[in-house]
Amino acid sequence: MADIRLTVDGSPHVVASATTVGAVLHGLGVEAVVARVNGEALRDLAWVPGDGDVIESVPIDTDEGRAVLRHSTAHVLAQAVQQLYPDAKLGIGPPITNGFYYDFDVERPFTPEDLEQIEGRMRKIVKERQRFSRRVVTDEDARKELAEEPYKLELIGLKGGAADTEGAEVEVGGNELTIYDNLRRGAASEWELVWKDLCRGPHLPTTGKIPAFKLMRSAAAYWRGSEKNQQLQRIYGTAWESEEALQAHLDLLEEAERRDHRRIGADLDLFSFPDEIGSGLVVFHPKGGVIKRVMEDYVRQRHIEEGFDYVGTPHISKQGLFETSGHLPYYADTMFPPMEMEGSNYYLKAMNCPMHNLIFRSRGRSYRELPLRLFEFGSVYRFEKSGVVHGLTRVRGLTMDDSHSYCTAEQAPAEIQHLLSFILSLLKDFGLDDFYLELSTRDDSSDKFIGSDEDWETATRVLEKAATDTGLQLVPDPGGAAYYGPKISVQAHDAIGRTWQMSTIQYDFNQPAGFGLEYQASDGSRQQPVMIHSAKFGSIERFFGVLTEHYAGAFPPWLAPVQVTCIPIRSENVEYLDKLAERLRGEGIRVEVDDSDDRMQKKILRAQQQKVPFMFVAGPRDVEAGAVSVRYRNGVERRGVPVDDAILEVSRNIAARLVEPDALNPDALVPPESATS
RNA sequence: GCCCCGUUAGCUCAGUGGUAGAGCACUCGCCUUGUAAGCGAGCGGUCGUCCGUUCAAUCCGGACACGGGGCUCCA
Repeated sequence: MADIRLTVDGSPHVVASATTVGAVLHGLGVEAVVARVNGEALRDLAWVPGDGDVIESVPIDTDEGRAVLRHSTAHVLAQAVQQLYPDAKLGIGPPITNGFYYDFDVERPFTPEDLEQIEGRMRKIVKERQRFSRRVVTDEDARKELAEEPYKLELIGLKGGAADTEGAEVEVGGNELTIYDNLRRGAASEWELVWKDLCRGPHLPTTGKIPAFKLMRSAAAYWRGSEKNQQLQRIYGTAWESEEALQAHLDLLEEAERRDHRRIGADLDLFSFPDEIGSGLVVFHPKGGVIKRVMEDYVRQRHIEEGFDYVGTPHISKQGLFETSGHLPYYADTMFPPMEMEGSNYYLKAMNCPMHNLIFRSRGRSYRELPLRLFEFGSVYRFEKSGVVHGLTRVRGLTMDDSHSYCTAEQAPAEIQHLLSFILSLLKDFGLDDFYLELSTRDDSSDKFIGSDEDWETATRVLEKAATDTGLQLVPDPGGAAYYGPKISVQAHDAIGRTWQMSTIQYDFNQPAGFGLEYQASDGSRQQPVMIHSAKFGSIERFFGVLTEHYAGAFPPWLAPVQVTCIPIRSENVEYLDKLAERLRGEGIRVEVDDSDDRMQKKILRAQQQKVPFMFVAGPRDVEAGAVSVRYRNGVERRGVPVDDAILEVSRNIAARLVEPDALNPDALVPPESATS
């Protein structure tokens, strides 16, 4: 048998022809689940390379390796479901971030008990070490073999044109149609066919190569992602390269749950959603109110420093305004229905820009005023569908830190750069420093977008350039633009790696035209400005929720509702702490004295649970010495700290906007102006 | 909007076709405490709302409200 030459992970090798890539890698002691061939498609290990092929091993603990593992596990899931529910029809079963799913058309939804049973059956299939065996079929044969699978038949018809269906490419995405057979070693040691699925592959060599998996939940999902289609029952699962990796993932989910802003909001008495008010409508309690006010005060201050004028507008408006702005035809469905009053229809506003446009238009404008920057906390109301409302991150009443910059087209690039760097510095001040940008553009095939191609092109280029200049990662988001123009959004990673859309910058040439906005140029002519929408937090509510989860409720001292809790050891020490608290208040520090009858240990517990950054504990010895014992919420404590030093330390922490109270290096802190004496 | 699940004291949750319980919180009393829960007593619920079935409904059925997990959507 002739030999062939291969390049394996960068090194040349000679092997016998007809050797599988799995055998080649095994011979070299390389662990892999699939192989990339000639820099292109991933292949099963059973694939046989030809002379001159370049092979890269794909280990299981890589993104691609896990995707193969998860897709293979999805097949095991589907086989288990069809064994237990022979009438179940198959939808699709792709890998997703951190896991996989498979959709089924079944008589009744799966219960948690069903999932346990299915998972048990899956473990049996894994134990059987079934082979995944690839087989190329013609369309005609595939139709014959899958005659009982209506959804698969539909996919065969879509082959090549299924790109619009997320997940479907793993079934029929290749150039040729393939079926993967699951083969089990029978009693007489021969391989017998136990299950098969239309699939592009690749797969693990056998089900026995699945190290760790777990079914997570079931839910309904529309076939091919359209709410016009039938709903299928989807089972979500996750699979990992080891039990340890699976456990780490489950731990992360538990941590996310522990950080859930809805739970923390209740535990720390920050906000609630009273049924009596309605779904998606938040009330902030006093402690949440402190955080919200500090956030707003800071952002307002920064806007003023950056040249914005603070304005105010009402919550409702006559219908005509939203016709002029162009919003109504597109977004009537997501606005609260109109109120009829004295012959006019009034709408709760769902956006602030039309009102700012009226401020711009309220008198003649000169080019000398541009860029004219208007800013406010504008409360808007959006009738989000009942199923999408979620805590603070998706609400029906929200307040945007909304700004609009009116400028000449020539000024726009500089203005956008200015806004972008402003946004990034602001986010960093709030402790978010891990983000990337997204550029949302128009979808040419949709009629949702208005304006000329040239204007869109210009606007998109300007945004793209500003985004690229930051050096941050830029991810395209085709079709995600607003109807009036493209946008950049800032996606921030929180403390456990989830991403959230926060700030946005949108370039708008349509509304200035709709409102007939104009300014007088230096040559005396009337010109139309462009407007740039931007929101730094996005919405105060969502930003509040994200911050809460980012810090798991342990807000930095400058944001913490209570910055210092004073804890007396004996009741006669209360007076001493009351006086100390007065001094702290005089320094603008938010302080409470816990004068309840509880033991001091219990008071410490309570302050810890409330994530208060500083505790000042004082007993007879401290009173004697004019000192306190300073305890930080990380458990570190220093005893016998002179009162003046303790106060100074707290005010320095606040002024420096430190994330965690820094006990040990107070000298390293930037002293605030008030503390220089 | 669609599918599934849930709703019992302020919170977390038991429980039953014959109108209910625990822990924490809260109130009061005792204790005077040195770095993550001292002891005791008490208060507190038309069992989400409405309509049905039943001699009798917190429990069974339906509708609605609110919440949760997804889908779809997100100016």
